[in-house]
This record gives sequence, C-alpha cells and structure tokens, in this order.
Amino acid sequence: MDASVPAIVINRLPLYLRALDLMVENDQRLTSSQELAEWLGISSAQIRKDLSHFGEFGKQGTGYEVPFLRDQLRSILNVDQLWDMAVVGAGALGHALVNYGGFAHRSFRVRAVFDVDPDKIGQSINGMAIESQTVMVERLQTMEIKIALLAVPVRAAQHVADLLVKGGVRAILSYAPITITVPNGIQLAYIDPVVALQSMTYYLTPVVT
Amino acid sequence: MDASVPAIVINRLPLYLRALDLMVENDQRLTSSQELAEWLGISSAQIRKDLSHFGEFGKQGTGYEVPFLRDQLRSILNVDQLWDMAVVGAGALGHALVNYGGFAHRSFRVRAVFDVDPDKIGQSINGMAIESQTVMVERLQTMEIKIALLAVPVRAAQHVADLLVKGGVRAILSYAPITITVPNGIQLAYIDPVVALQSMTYYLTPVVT
DNA sequence: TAGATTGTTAATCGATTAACAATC
DNA sequence: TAGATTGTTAATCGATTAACAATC
Repeated sequence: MDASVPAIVINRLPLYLRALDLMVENDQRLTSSQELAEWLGISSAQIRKDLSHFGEFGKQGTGYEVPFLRDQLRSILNVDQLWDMAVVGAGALGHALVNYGGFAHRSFRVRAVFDVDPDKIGQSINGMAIESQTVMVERLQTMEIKIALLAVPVRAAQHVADLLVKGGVRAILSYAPITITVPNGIQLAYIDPVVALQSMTYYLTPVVT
Repeated sequence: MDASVPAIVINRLPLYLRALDLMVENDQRLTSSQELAEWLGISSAQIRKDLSHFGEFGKQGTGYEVPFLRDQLRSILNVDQLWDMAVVGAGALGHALVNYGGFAHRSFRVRAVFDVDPDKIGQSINGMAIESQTVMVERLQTMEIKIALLAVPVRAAQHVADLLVKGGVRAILSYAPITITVPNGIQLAYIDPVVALQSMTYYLTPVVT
C-alpha cells in the first residue's frame, strides 16, 4: 500500500465499485480486469494497476471474486458504513436530493434538511422536518454529521459552506455553480450540470439559423 | 489552433467561463491568468497554455479583457447560442431539472419532458406538459432537440438512451448510476453524486462505533 | 521608461500501457 | 498439462510547470 495514492486513482474506485455492485445484483461470481475494463471503457492494465495500490485481490488464471472485491473496495473507500448527511437548501434540488432513492443502497442517507425560508421551516420532506439554518451549526455537531450536500443559491454558498465547516462537516458536495473556499483537510466536490453540458457542446456542430 | 485539443483542456474551459461570467456580473473589466488561477485553484501557466490552443486573447502587461475573453470562450464552446434540451423522467430529479434556474443564463433551456407513467403524462411542470415516451423519438426529431438529460431509473437508462439517439439527440447527460453505451460521435457524460461522495469518504476517518 | 503579464518553449513530472513472469 | 489472468516492471505517452523573451 502506497503512502499516498493519486487522487485520479481514488476517483476511479467508485466506478469500479458501481460496476461490482451491479454484478453482485446479477449474481455474477467472477470477473476479470478485462471485463471491468470493457464495461467501463478503460484499459485492463489500468484497473490492475489501480487495485495494486491497495493489495492483491485476484487470482491468476481466474480473475476476481465479485463479492470479495466489492467488499474490499467498500472498505478502502470507507463506505462499509452508513454515512449520515445533511442537505442545505430545500428548493427543488434539495427536495430531489432528500427524496433520492439512490443513496441508501450505496452507504449514504440524508438525516437533516436546513433552509432559511420561514415558510419552509417546519414543513416536512420525506418525513423529515426542514429545520432553520440558525440552528444548523449546533444540530450538525449534535448529530455528528460529517457530510453535507449544498443546494443553496450561489450568493449564499460560501457563507453556508463556512457554517458547515463550523458545524464539523468534513466533506461538502456543492451544487452551487461557484468556486468555494474551504480550510485544508475539508473535502470539496462540485456537481454542475452546465459545466458537463458545456464540455459536450464543444463537440457539437452549432445550429445554423 | 490545434487539430485536436485534449479533452482534459476542454473540460476546464467551462470553469474558466463560469469564473468570467461572475466577473462580468461584478463589472470587472480586466483579469489575469494569475487571478483566474488563484480563484480556480490551478496554475496560471496551465490557464495560459489551455487558452493558447485556441488563439491569443490577452495583452502582455495587462491581462485579459473580461467580456472579450468570455465571448471567445462562449464561441469556442458553442454556447453563444441557446441549446434546447429534453428531460426524460419526470420524477423528483426530473422535476428539479425542469425547474432549475441555472440553465437559462448559461445557454440551455428545457423544452420538453417525457415519462412513461400514464398518471404523469399530461401533467405540467413549469408550464410544460409531460409527454409520453411513446412519442418521444418523433417529438425529438420535430423539435430538433440535440441534448437530453436522462433522469430515469437504472433499469430503463440504456433503452431510453437508445431511443434518444434514434431521435437525433447527440449529447446525453445521464443521472442514472450505470454505464451506458452509445454510438461513436454521441457525447455522453454522467452525474452521479454517490461517485463524488465515495471519492471523498476515502479521505475521511471512518466513524468509530 | 519600468513594471507587469502574455504566449511559448523545454524540462519535469506523472499517468497510462504493453509486455511478461508468475501462477492459479 | 494447457490456458487464462494476475501483479508488476519498464517504456511510452501526455500533461503540467518553470522560465523567459516579447511586448503592452
């Protein structure tokens, strides 16, 4: 095991895990670096190299036992436990996140929702009451929530991120299309559909009018 | 201008554009590769190198004129036009996408929503009637929609993607956490919050129980 | 002019892959 | 045993960055 595994490798592991989860569902017992590679559209050598950062998980001539490799990846990624999350911002996006059915089976669950709008506070989403942002820092600490989904408007994003860190949150997934600054050691990732779309339109022929 | 610009460069351009959009909003007239670099957390040399693939946009000693560089990037990315999009899947996520206010100002708009659920068809979201997936291929062709947001369950994702391609869609942004196969030349990107979260939990200390 | 910043080159750094001995 | 596939090495490939002449 390396002292430090490149981030680009870490970013691929969840994709391997996702593929293995699917195989487990289909009761597939064995796989190979080649099969995974074809499915994911990368090279088999890369998969073997990536895994070799963490140990030896396969058998020559046979490949990998699917449930075993899945468990190993879960352990490496620290998703062999259930992580509690907070959602901040109870707009359309916040609602969709709270109702998203894809978290539970993949080691995450939303345990709290916060907003600043007095009309929204007290209403419930998916059986969970929307709480005021004024109590957020305290609630995050009490609940020991370490992960937050940031679904507030751009103008509020940096301020809310500061509050999250104050509350002890250590990983933020921001849906606000703006660069956020966090202290060292706090994990930060972005989801911005427009960024993804604009990379694709580069390759599209513009519409001629 | 290169024959082929690396994809990794293309993927950064929308981030530059996003930063410039913010500067324009703040009436900032000039910027430099160094300022952009600090804001985005990358090196100034990388920004200059990336831009150099497409031309010379700055002035020595002065930097870049913000509105000019923004327009150039828009043109390069083909987002100096408004792209019509279809949303497939009118669940919580589909609703959030149709209602998302962040598209309009950044060159995209949702013009059609499709679902298979008879109870949903005919209902309207944001003033737009949900249409049946049975008419989707035809409608996509008629409306000349080239971009689709895929917000259907995993089990339907590949089939719906096939239909989208049949309908003439050339770029798909999929929210379904599964690998999709599309013909050569069709652009495909994924948004999976769990993949982003699982990369972050790698760096978090597991909760000790 | 003096200071600042670009665009570009060449060096460095890091990631990917081809190839194969080991071995199941 | 014969065939298959791993884990690993070394070579290749590509991306990043330091440095600086050009010049605004």
